[in-house]
Amino acid sequence: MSWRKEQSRTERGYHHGNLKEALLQAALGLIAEKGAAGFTFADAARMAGVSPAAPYRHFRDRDELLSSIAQRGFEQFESALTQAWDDGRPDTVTAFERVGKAYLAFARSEPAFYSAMFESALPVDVNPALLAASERAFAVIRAAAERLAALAPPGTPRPPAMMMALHIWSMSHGVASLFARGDAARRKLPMSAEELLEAEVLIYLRGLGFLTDRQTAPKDPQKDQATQKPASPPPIPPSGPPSGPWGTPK
Amino acid sequence: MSWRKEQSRTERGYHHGNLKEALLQAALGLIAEKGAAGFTFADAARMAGVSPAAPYRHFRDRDELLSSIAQRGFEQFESALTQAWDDGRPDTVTAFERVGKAYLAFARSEPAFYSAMFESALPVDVNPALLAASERAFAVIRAAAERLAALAPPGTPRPPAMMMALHIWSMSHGVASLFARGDAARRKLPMSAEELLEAEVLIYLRGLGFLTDRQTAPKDPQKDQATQKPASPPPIPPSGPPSGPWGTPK
DNA sequence: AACTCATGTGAAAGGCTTTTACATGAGCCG
DNA sequence: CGGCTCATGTAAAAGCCTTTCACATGAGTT
Repeated sequence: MSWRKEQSRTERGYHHGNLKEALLQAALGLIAEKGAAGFTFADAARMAGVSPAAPYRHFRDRDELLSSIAQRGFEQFESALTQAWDDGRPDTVTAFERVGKAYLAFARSEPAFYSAMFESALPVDVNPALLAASERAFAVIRAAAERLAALAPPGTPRPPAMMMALHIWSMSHGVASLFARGDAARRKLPMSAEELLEAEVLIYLRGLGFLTDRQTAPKDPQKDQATQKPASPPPIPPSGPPSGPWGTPK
Repeated sequence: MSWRKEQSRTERGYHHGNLKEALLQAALGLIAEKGAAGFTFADAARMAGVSPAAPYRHFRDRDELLSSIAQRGFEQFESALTQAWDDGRPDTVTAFERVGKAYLAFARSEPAFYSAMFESALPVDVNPALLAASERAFAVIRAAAERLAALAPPGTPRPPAMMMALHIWSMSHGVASLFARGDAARRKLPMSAEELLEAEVLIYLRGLGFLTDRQTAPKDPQKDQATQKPASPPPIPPSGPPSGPWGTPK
């Protein structure tokens, strides 16, 4: 795993050999521990076993290191979202919800990346590569929304995919920021952040006219786009006893 | 407005007279300028015209000052939300949406407070007063959700008010964080953050079965709870030519 | 084997935070 | 009024961080 962590100078020689990568890894660990704000350039250097000035050979300054991490984070984020979307399988709605969950999962499993990406107050516009990486990640949500929008019930005004994508993004980000991170998570909730987000997305999709009541019919055999019943039957209320997005009352 | 800003030592005497308040104001300005992370204890002292050690007579450390600001922010936030809610006038849904907008408006008009409240990574649990203040602010949303939930169409499972409140909070926070703050706002959007949030909330409410199509009938005369048509007519699609939450196509 | 240039080091300047001993003067008490 | 006392400021110092600059090393090339 850890490549040559914490070697003393003597057993390493004058040149580190892979300092840039070592610094990135060290910083990642430090950010996970103390947050993007608490992370220190000097600390990262110490952890890599080099002098405090060494990092300047690889990063213009502290912000550039942070920026690199954020960029790498967006790349992994994009990858995670792409995998979750899985090109809309087994059906568009299911896959779409999975993307929302992936957002949350990323925030939880990669707190350091998430922190660098969204909580480090990095000026987006100064780093084109960073901006591009973040846009590629968003494009995944955007593409998914596009597919979903195309399935809007006929007769309904078709919602703009961009808008849907922004909505899903904001919901996911809001839940992640408020309820799934660090001590913010200490706010006692009646439900998990995951459940909260899932319900939110389901209600939202229902508001757009998408049929989202398939929860009652688990594992439908037909794994096709056709899983979306094409059109009209009354989407809301879900009718019958409670089985809405907020689950059955216990 | 500014109480005794920037007085030199000679014209002020040895004692400042109102240093605590002066420091809070100075910090507020600095945070607005450079963000919660960039704000410096020493800077605030300088701005108030005192030595770098003086602030320690009023705040245990930098974090306590930040914490005080966050607390004060939550108080003003609560006040803003309460005012927006206006006890549900003229009707519950309208007032509810207004709360969402107030959230956004606060994020925009009080960036320093917002920053201290949500972006400063303050450990919530160590400061009971801060926690309480934030909970009082959330209680406003919660109460509004309570009233709204009570209006759920009969025959539908009534959504838990707490869940609705958390959903609205997360949407507002998500939009505010991503699109209405600092350089995050530089992402070019097809619509304003306000429009985005309004549409999001409307779609969400529709997903819960609330009738939110009164946009087409501006300024209904009856300013009563009864403004909510009580029950059944098909909530979605809005029927007729487009006038959904995403506006009429231009 | 000699050279060169990327990569590290040491030292130093300049800030910030926080602590400690000391200074000031506002308010109170007789 | 004269003194006392204590909250409120100051100065100085220690420790840490960032960033720069001149100099050292040694890996790779010729």
